[in-house]
Amino acid sequence: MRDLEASGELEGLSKKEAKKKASALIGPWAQELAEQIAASVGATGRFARVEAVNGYVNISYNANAVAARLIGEVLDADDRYGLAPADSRAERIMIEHSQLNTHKAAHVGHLRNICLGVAVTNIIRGAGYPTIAATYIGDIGRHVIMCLWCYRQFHQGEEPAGDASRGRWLGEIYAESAARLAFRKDALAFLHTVSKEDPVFVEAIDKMLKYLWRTNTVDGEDIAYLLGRVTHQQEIDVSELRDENVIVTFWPIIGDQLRDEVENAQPAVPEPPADGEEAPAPPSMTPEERLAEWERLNARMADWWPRVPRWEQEVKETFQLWEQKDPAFVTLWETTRGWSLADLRRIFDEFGATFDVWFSESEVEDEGRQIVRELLEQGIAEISDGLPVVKIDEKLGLEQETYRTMPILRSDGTTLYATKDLALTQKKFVEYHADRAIWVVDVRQSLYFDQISKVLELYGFAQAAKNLHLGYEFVALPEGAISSRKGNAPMLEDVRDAILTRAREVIEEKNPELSEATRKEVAWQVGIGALKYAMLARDSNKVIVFDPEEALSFDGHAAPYIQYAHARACRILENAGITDAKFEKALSALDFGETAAEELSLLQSVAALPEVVQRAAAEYRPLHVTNYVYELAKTFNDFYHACPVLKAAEPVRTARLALVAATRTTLRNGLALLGIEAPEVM
RNA sequence: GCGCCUGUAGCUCAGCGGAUAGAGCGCUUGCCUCCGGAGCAAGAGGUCGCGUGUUCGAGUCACGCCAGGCGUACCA
Repeated sequence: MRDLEASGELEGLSKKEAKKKASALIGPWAQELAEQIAASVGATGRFARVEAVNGYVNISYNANAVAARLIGEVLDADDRYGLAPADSRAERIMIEHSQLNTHKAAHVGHLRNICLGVAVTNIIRGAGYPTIAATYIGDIGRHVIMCLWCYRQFHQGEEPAGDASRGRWLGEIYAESAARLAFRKDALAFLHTVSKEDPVFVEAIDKMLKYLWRTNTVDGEDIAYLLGRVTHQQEIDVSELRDENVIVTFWPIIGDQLRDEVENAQPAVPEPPADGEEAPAPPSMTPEERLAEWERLNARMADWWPRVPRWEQEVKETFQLWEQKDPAFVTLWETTRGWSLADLRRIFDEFGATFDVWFSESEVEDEGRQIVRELLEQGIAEISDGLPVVKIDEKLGLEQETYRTMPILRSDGTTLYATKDLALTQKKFVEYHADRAIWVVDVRQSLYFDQISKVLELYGFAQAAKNLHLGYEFVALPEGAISSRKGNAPMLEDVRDAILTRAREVIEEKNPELSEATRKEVAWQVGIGALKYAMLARDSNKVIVFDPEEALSFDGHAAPYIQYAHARACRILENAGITDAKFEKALSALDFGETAAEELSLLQSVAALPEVVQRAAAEYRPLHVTNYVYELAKTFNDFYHACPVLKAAEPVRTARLALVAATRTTLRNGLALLGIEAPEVM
């Protein structure tokens, strides 16, 4: 580069251009040098091939010797190929994932957690670490209390008979309780949105309210307040109203106006924003959607609105029943908990999640309170604004806000998630002797887990410094984020059913001669496999946009592509009437003749699995395995099309068969790490 | 304010400091007398958000911007 500068070749060029020019000038020179090296290395005759390409020297080994050793190793290790010897590492790792709730339905978001947790556990275990797989069931907390309040108040004794459907039914009760309790908030949020986004509405409401005020049907001050809020596009605070139920009177007026807007729809012509003004955000709802949402709320308005405060009170009272361990209530909790647990066991079973330990929130409440007491006694925690907190930054002497302050118990003495997690993590260290605790939990809780770890460090657990929060981003839908308020989250069981149905259709179309039993099994393997792969083939810090359409497609970069390659390999071996044992004596004399590029690529790909497993474990990233297994399938397909196996002449035929057998094993093992099955036919 | 994450082809995403930045979907066109076409081959499609550095070499590392998302004391 300096010589070039001195030569004046680069004069008058920008730095970037100069670099480009320089590399263009250096390129041919580097290639010439590479050719000289290749010639002298090639002359030694120790390598199969030596080439100079773009200034690089590529050296190919003698394939037969390397291939025989590799294939022998794969077939010998069989389902352990790619894995390190069990427990060959010292560090004992506890992985907590699939923290599902009882009394609440699981949705696609939870699926990502299950898939990631299962895969990470397999991979870490496969890399040789002793592991403990744990789940932590949310069997108590506000959601449970809400569900049971709603059950006792509105649905006692209505539960369907039979274990299978009770858990799901309970989930629906929870959803109803959430809708009831959030009713006022939802209605007001809707009104706020409309007043923000619809100037026509604001103007019309202004007139109507003035009319209402003149007719004296409702309190004038409340009218004035509502008017002010709507016209200024501000949120309504119920506590500012003299009569809270004025909203019920007000609601039909809103509907009249929204209906009018739909019926006399004017094509909306957005005004070009004046200079210096920002263009207004497009409305979140069409007039028809607004009306539909109004009607949904209207159907409940007269009944629900006045009762919400009473319900909130009832929920608090229900919480007290739990805190006081009211015998009848505890019995109800145990019974309903059992319904949900039956569901959870089935879900775990279907998605291949097995656990060495089941933790539940209810079992660590008391220990949590104990830790809070000790933290207070030791001066690590203090009472601030009436509740125990740990001012972590202050305790660590940090100038900059980093871990902030963590509340560790509610002011009314009930436990927080943090109360329980402190106890649970201590348990992992003390009772299970974990050297490292990993949480697979969504990324929004990363500060929270840092806080838990730091508090435990302050409390005296040095291991906590090695804790790891394996965060992952959310699953969103094509139309936007999953919102529990909107209730638009596809339920786990519905997603599963949809993909199984689709898998059935595809199998019946592609391979109708399979027996009914096989079709059923393969539909399961392919459908669930596709679902899992979709959850794992994206890096954890990326939002997965779950498009049901796309998830139901089994083409391209997806599990069925890989499974198909595996089925092809199986079929070749089957047609050849070959079993692994038959290769034993052939291996020493493996002869590919003149190895094709596709054979070399495939050998190289097969050889890479052990390294991939180690890397995926070190980085806690199943993505490396998904990428690998896809590449392997692709490389195998290249080989499949370029190199006939059964029709090849000996000794090449045997050599290629051995390579196919090794590939099949490697594909199967790679998929197994992801928790995906490899069907022999599909 | 502070912190974390994201920005690569029309879309969804890969990319272990190294060669001409790769897949899938979608689009165009070929390939079943040949081990299963859930496949293969070819084509079109890129200022790797912007800038400045470090380096023989930067999509990758550092710093600074811009844009979006998330978190930030009694939710889980």
